[in-house]
Amino acid sequence: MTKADSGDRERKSDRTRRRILDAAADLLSRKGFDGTRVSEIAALAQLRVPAVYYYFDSREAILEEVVNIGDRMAVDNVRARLAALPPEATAMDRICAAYAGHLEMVLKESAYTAAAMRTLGQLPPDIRARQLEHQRETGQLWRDLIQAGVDDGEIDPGLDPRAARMFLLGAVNWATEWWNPERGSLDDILATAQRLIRNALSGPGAASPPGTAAQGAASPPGAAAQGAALSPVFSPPQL
Amino acid sequence: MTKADSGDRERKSDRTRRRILDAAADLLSRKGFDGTRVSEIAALAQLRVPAVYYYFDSREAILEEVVNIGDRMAVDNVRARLAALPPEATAMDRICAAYAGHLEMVLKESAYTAAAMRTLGQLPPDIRARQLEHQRETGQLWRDLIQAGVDDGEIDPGLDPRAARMFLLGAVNWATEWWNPERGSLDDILATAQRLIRNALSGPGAASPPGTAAQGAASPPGAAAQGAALSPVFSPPQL
DNA sequence: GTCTATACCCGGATAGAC
DNA sequence: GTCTATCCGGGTATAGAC
Repeated sequence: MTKADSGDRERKSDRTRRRILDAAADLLSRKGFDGTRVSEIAALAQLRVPAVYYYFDSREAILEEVVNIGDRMAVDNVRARLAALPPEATAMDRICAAYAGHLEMVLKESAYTAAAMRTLGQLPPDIRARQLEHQRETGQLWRDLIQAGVDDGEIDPGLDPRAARMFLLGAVNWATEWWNPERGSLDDILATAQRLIRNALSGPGAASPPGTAAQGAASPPGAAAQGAALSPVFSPPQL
Repeated sequence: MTKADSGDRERKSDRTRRRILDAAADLLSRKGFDGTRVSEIAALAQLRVPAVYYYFDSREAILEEVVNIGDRMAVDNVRARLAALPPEATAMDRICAAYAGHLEMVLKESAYTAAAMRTLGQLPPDIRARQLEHQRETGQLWRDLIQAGVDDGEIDPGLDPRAARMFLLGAVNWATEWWNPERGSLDDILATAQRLIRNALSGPGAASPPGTAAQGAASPPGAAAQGAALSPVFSPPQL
């Protein structure tokens, strides 16, 4: 009961810690790094401030853990969507699935990834440096995905691959600023994003390739197209 | 000499005021709304804090004026680029020129527009409300541009126009996070952005339409394509 | 583990001399 | 117009009881 149940159910202490992180993620995604107050985190987590300091050494420690979890959730969901693709998926199919997986986590109710993406440029140098360290692998994943599309001739050769990759990442990361679940379902916006991304990278003169049945049809809003209807798959943040 | 030279050269007082705004824009674009300190603004403007309060009523008043100027510079440059197009420009040409004009201001050394775009979600409710009021006209401009493309059949009917518009706006607004002038010229990145945007909106099965000579050629990095080489045109912020 | 009370510092803003 | 000096509120963090 003391050590045997480590994999069992979260102990109360862990649940409290998680409540603090959830509250911090929510605030961080809405107010930014400097705008997030420990007192607000505590209030949202139904605690007094000193209780928060029982679990974390400092305000920055809380926020750093939030962004780390947010980054991790994003890349885990990207990998899960890639793994769910059939073997005959093209390089372009994989790129679209990856962006959709990322966007899904940015827009989820769980605000960890939104918080991580929104505070990129506001992090203190030391936190930012450690984050970049962790993201090396993720950066390589994205570069490889795009490069595969280039190698297979599926990507407009007139595009600079790095710039295109970053522009599209910005497009999905910025979606928190304007997307509202009341104006359309998550699946709809994922479908639109994928169509836009496929168009953007394919370039002119690229007719619908095999494995892209949904491309030609002008699916009306309300009907989620293609791979966007995949059930959300992601790993919960590890505490 | 007291009133006759109003249009002449800025008086010293105006120049000092401008130095404060320039400093605030720079800091705001890098540190965000809550991270920008009056003491830092003062230091960057070569002043002590009380001198800053001689020109502005409050910290928020400074920052609000910065974002207003930033928004204004962006839309002014968009309009200037649209006005510079030849009469035979298509709806898609106009859309690309508009995004290029916006992106140009986001990436300019002058940090006003970058500051405005980066702090959208961090503004206090009252400032945000006034900003939205000012932006009504701008929003309509963008909607009209896209709608013209839809009406002319130049835009992929499978795309939701609003979502597409916002995704692409996000792509350009987020460019501050990753673009570095040392890795490529401004004209290059504007050219890449325009190509990506044209691809994204045109959709599959859209061969290069007339008036889009540069589309088919895979211009190597270093050679700015098409309209991107337009000399930067924008109105200076009115003080 | 969680609280009340408090030390401490920092940032916004003002008073008043020059 | 710009300064030195200072006030004040609020935010981080800790001490110590329960």
